[in-house]
Amino acid sequence: MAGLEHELDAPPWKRVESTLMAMARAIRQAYEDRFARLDLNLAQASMLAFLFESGPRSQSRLAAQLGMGRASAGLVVSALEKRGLVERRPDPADGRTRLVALRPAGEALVRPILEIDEILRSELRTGISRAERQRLAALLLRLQDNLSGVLADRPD
Amino acid sequence: MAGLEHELDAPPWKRVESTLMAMARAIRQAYEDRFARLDLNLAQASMLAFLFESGPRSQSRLAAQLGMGRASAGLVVSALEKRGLVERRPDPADGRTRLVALRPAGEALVRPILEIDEILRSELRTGISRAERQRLAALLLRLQDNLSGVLADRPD
DNA sequence: ACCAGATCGTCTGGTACTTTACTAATTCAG
DNA sequence: CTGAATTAGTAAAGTACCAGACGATCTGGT
Repeated sequence: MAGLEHELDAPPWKRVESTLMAMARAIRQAYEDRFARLDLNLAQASMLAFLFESGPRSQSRLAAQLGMGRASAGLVVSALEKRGLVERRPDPADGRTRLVALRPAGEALVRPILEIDEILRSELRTGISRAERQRLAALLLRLQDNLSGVLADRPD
Repeated sequence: MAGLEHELDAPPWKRVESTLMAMARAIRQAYEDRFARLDLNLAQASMLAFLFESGPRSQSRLAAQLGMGRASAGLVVSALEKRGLVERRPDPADGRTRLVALRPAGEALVRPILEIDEILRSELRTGISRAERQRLAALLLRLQDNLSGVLADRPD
C-alpha cells in the first residue's frame, strides 16, 4: 500500500517524529487506563514495581532512575504514602534523606501491576517479531544519542 | 549478546515502551525549545504550518488532523489570533463553525518554522539510514494498529 | 414549518508534570 | 569549630492536555 514511504515524505505534522509522539501518548494512555483499576497511575505503578525490585531508595534516586524530576517523585511518594502503600523512614546513614520503602499493602499490588504490564505488552507486540523489536530498541537508542547531542550544544 | 535483548527483557521501567515514551518526550522538548525562539510552542507552530499547506479550516478539522482535542485546538487558535497570526472568520456555508485562516504575519512565520523543523530532523537522523527510518515508521504504524484494537475492545 | 438528533465551539474542572524558590541537613575549607 | 557550598526534600505557581457539560446551529424526517 501507498502509506509507508508517503509517511516519511509527509509534511511535518504527519511524519515519523509526530507518529512517534502520538504513539507514545497512546501507549501511556493505555497504561493509565489499565492501572486505573488499581487506583494507580503509571508513575505510581512504576514506582511500586521499581521499589519491589530494588528495595528502599531515597527519593532523589527514585526520581533519577524513573526519569522524572525530584518534585514529581515527591508527589508520587506522598500519594502512595497517604494510602499506606509505602512509608518514608529516616536514613540512618544520612539525615537529610528519607528512605522510601514498600509496605505490605504496596507489595500486594506488585503482582497485579506486573500482570497488567505483561498483558498490555503482549497485546502491543502482536504481529511484531522479536528481531523487529530489537531493531526498534536499537533505533530508539540511536535517536537518544542524537538527541542528547542536540540538547547539549544549545548555548542559548 | 548482552546489550540488545537485555533492553527488551529489562524490567518495566526500563523497557522499549518506556524508552519510546522517554524519546517522545525528548523530541517534543527539543521542538519546544527551538520554536521558543519564535515565541511559539509545538502545537502553535504545527497549526501554522498546517494552515499554510491546507488553507482555511474549521477548528474541529484542525483538531482532528493535528491529533488533539477540540478544546485544545480552540486554545491554540485563540493564542494565535491574539497575536494577529490567524483570524477566525465566519463560514458562509455553516453558521456554527468559523474558519481559521492565516494572516500575513502568520504566513511570514511559516518559512522559519519549516527551517527549524528541517534542521532538527536532520540532526535527529544522524547515523540512521532511510531504510531504517522506513522500518521505524512501519513498526510504529503496526503498534498503532495493535493499540487501537486494544483500546476498542474495552467494554468497561 | 417544525422537532429531534448530531455537530461545532467554548467553558469548567481535574490530572500530570515542570520550574523556581525555599528549608533543612551534610560536607568541606580554613 | 565555624561558615560557605552542596544536596535532599517540600511547596507554590505555571503550563499543557483532556473529558464532560453546555448553548448555538445545522440536518433530516414528517
